[in-house]
Amino acid sequence: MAKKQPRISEAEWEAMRVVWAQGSVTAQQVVDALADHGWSPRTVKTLLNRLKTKGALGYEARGKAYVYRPAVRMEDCVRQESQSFLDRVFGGATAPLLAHFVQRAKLSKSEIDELRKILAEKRP
Amino acid sequence: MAKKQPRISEAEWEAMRVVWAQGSVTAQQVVDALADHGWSPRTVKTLLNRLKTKGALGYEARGKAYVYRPAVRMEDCVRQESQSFLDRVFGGATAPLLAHFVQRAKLSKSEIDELRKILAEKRP
DNA sequence: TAATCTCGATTACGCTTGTAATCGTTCTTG
DNA sequence: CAAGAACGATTACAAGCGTAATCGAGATTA
Repeated sequence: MAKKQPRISEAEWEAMRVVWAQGSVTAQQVVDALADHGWSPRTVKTLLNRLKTKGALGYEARGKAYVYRPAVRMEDCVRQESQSFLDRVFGGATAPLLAHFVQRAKLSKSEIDELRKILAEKRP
Repeated sequence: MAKKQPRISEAEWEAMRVVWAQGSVTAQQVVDALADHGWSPRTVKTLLNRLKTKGALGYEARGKAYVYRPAVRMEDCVRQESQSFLDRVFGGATAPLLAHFVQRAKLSKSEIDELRKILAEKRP
């Protein structure tokens, strides 16, 4: 069973996405990956520390530094956040949500085709 | 140009959705509409008050009570929240977001048809 | 008229978040 | 060895949030 996901804040998501993408990283690597965010390295360390405390990140010492790795699955967090967003902003109605994003998105031909295929196989 | 939207919190969204749905409401009506949320009427009043202070709600006195009405457009708020969600959870990539929701959603036949139609007209 | 009820306004309070700075310790380097 | 660099841990601190309770003023009712 899916254990309860810790609550990941907006800024923390940025850090988590780096860790999920890389699998296992030092704080420095996360700092580098987020260099364009204008955050102080201190700030990034704080985020990592909080995520560790929340149980969203595991870690092991390597020398004086830590190597962090995800302790929660991205898929689970995405699902949880998506559900929350769906309920909050669209009152739980998926169809309007989809219409909203499809209309606003800039999609490539292959993405459109891919979605058509998914929809074609979709059963009520 | 769209003026800057106030930031609407999770709990506040519930109240806003009531006001958007009804157009113009008393606090009591909002309390009633949210009766199933297990919130104290005090709590709902606080939310309305904060929304008023934030400029998300307008109001006029009717007798001793207020009649509230939206001061921001739902569409604008939805767009803003959607963008934020898209960036945060899907790194800005709409296609995976759509795939996620299409796969998880329970959609009626007519909803599926509607989406097919939107997609059919979608140009890259 | 006095007590009560009801509104919105104000205040409360602990937790989370964004955004760091400081501390203590260890590693490096002069 | 002494001074500085680099880590994570701890502390800071104001805003925002969830969740109400209290206050003061007017309306109602006994």
